[in-house]
Amino acid sequence: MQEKPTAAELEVLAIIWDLGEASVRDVHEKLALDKETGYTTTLKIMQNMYAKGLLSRDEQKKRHVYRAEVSQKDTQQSLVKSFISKTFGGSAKKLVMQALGQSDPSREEIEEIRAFLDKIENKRS
Amino acid sequence: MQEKPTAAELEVLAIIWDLGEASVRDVHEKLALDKETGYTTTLKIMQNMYAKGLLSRDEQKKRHVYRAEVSQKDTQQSLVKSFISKTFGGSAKKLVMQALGQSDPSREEIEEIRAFLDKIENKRS
DNA sequence: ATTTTAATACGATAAAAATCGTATAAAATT
DNA sequence: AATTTTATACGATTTTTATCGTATTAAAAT
Repeated sequence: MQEKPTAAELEVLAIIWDLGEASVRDVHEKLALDKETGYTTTLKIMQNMYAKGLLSRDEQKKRHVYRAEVSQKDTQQSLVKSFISKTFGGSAKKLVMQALGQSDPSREEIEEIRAFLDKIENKRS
Repeated sequence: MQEKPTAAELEVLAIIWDLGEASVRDVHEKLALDKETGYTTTLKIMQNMYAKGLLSRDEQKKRHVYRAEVSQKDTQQSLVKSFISKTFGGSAKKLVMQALGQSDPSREEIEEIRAFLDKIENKRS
């Protein structure tokens, strides 16, 4: 099974999922918008991720190009699962209600969620 | 603002929220049901939590009695907020749908969530 | 009173995660 | 061709978190 990304690794993944592929420089520039951090720190994190198999890379050029080896969907799924278990004693419903209660969703979003609930319910019967 | 609990600290909090108050021994025995760990490790974690203000304690007796200084609600709220931001780019809706999609909620749970959505929507108008 | 048991205190160590300095190499510029 | 710029490699260090051994102290049992 795939290694669980750390917080710093998840930031990198988010950027690469967005860009599709990226050099260390690309990722570092995005990161640096949000926080003070050194280039070699980003490099090291991405090298670690490569070693773990979270990223692959093309070494043809000097400037290596990285891609995600784990999908956003799968990663979110595994993170949500562990989060529900650690923070809500395993109850997805509690997480959902807490998230809805604190996030002030728009009418449109509420509609989408209702539709999604319908879909789940129908799929079962 | 309150310090964010680590993973190990959250396990301790979960037990204390459940029991209301607890000695190190109490907590350790519960923890030991789930994993191999030494008593002094649990002790140290709880001492750290006391130092951080996550727990208070009554030192009257030799066996100190600890209580949570942070509520489950507030803690969950802050953890959910940061989780949404780190894992779902800030979209609560995405988290909610991912959680619902992967957790196979019962008909009753779906009903509860629908009711909750109604409540949110009405409160606004 | 003495011994045994059950606590906490303290501090060292280990493990995991994050940061970054320096060396080196390739590529681009002059 | 020499210089400057832009990369990665490597390894050291720092920081955070987790683990636990030993000393000490208080309470309970004998």
